[in-house]
Amino acid sequence: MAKEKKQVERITARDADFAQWYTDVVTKAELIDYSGIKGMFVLRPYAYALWENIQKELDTQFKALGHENVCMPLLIPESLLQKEKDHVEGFAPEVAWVTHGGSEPLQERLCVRPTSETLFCEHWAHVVHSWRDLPKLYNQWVSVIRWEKTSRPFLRHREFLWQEGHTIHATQEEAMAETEQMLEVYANFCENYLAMPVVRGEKTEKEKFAGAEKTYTIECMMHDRKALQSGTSHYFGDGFAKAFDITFSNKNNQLQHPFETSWGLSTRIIGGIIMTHGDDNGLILPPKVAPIQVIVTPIAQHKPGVIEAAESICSRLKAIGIRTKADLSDQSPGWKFAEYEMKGVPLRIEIGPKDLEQAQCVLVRRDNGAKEFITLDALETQVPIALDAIHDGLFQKAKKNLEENTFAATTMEEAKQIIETKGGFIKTMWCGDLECELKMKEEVGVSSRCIPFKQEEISDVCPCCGKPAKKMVYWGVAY
RNA sequence: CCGGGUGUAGCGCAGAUGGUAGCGCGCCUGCUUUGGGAGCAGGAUGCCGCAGGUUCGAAUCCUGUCACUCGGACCA
Repeated sequence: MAKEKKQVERITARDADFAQWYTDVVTKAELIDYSGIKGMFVLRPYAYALWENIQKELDTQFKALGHENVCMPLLIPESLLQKEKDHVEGFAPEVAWVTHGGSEPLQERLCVRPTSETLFCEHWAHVVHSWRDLPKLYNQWVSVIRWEKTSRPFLRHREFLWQEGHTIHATQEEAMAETEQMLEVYANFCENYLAMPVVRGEKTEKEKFAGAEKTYTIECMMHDRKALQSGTSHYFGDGFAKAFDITFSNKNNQLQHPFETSWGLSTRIIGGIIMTHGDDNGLILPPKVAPIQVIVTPIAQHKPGVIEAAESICSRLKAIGIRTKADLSDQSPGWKFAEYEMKGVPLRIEIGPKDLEQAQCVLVRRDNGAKEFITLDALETQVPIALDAIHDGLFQKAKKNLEENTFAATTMEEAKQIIETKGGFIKTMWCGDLECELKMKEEVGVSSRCIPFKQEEISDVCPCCGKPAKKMVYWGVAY
C-alpha cells in the first residue's frame, strides 16, 4: 500500500523522459502554475523567492560596478521601434501590439516591449549632450513580452522577467570593455553562485542580437546535453546612436555619436538550474540562491524537547545568516524528507530523541544523500562547510557533464555521428561562411552556440567546405 | 505555424451502444502514530476546458474555439 502511494506521487524518471521530468518538477516543486494564456506562467512564491535571490546578488554586483537602476515605459510607439532596421526585423515577428485605448482605436499602435533598446535610445537622445554626461550605466528589472509560438516553463515564456542593462559611452574601447566586463559578471555568477559551468564566447553573425555589432554569450550544458544560452552581452558600436540621432560634444568640441551596450539575464536561468542539477527526486538548488538552505526536520516531535531543539537549531542558523526553516507540521518525517527533496533544499538537519541524548543532529546532503552526525555545538561551523561542499559538488558534477560531452570533430560525418550517438557540444573549425553554418544545421542538426574565447586548433580547414578555417566553433542542440 | 496525443473533484484516472457522474490519492475532523511519502473512523468537494448545434434528454454525437503535451519549423 505504502509502495503504491509512493508510485502515485513519484515524478517521471529523469533519464526516461527528460522533458516530462522537467514538467513534473516545475509543477510538483511548486515553482510554476499555468495561467489561462499560453506561454504566460504564474511564478509561485518558491520560484519567485529563488528569482529574488538571483536578483539581489546580481543587483548588488551591478551597482558595485557603478550601474543605476531605472524604469522605462512598457509600451513603444511603432515609429520608434522602426528606427533601427535590423532591430525591427529581428523583433517584429514576435511583438504584441496595443491598438486600442479603452474603446478608441489609437492613431499609432504601440508595441509591448520585447526589449528596451529603442526606449533607452530615445531617452539618451534627450539627456546626453556633452562628454560630461557620459557614460550612463543603466539597468532595469522588468518583464518583456515576446509572442513565441511554443512555450515552456522558464525556458520560453511569452512574458518573462529579466534585467536589461543598457550603457552608453564616449568611446568604442570603453563600450567594448563594458560588454566584456558584463559577460564576465554573468559567467562568474553562473559558476560561483549557481554552480553552472559556462562556455564563454562570441555569437556568429547569424546568431547575434538584432542590431548588435557583437554578441557575447555564456552557454551552459544541461543534463540532457542540450545547450542553454544563459546570458548575453551586446556591443552596439554607434549603430543605434546613429539611428536614433544621439550625439554629444566631445572634449575637442566636436559633435560625435556615442557607443552603446546592452546585456541581459532572465528567469530562463531558473530553467537552467533545474536542468543542470535536478535528479529523480526533484530539484536540487545551488545553496547560494536556494530560498531555503537548510530544512530542519524533527523526528518524533511529540517527545519532550524535540520541537524546542529544532527551533533552537533554526534560530541559531538564522542568526548566522543561513536561510533556515523548521518544519513543525504534523506530516510524518518521511513525507517531509520527500517534500524538501522535491523542492531541492540543499541540506536537511534531522533532530530526534536519540540525537538529543547525545547532543547531536544529523546533516543530510541533498546532492549525494551523504549523512553526517555532528554535535550541536558544531552547528555554526559545520553547516556553512556543508553548504560550500554542496556547491562544489554540484559544480564539479556539472563540469564533468560538460567536459565529458564536448567532442572535437573534423568532418561532417564525424559531427553527425557524435550528435546521433552521444549528443552534447561539438567543436569544429569553421571558415566563417553563413552557408556552412546553415549546412551544419541542415545536415547535422546543430546550431552554432558560440566562437569560444578559448580557441583551439583542431584542424586547419572547415569540415563543411574544406576551405581554410578561421575559428573554432561550439555547436549543439539548443533550448 | 504544421503534425500526433490529451482536457471529467486539488492530483492521477474510470465512465460500452446518449438517460443527469465514480474510484484511488490528497483535503477537513477526531484518536492513535513519527529515523524514508503512517493507521483507523467519520466528512466535504464537480459550469465533465469553453461556446454553439443535434436531441424529450449530451461528459458521451457534430462544429468551432482555448489550453496542455510530444515531435518539427520558427525564435532570444
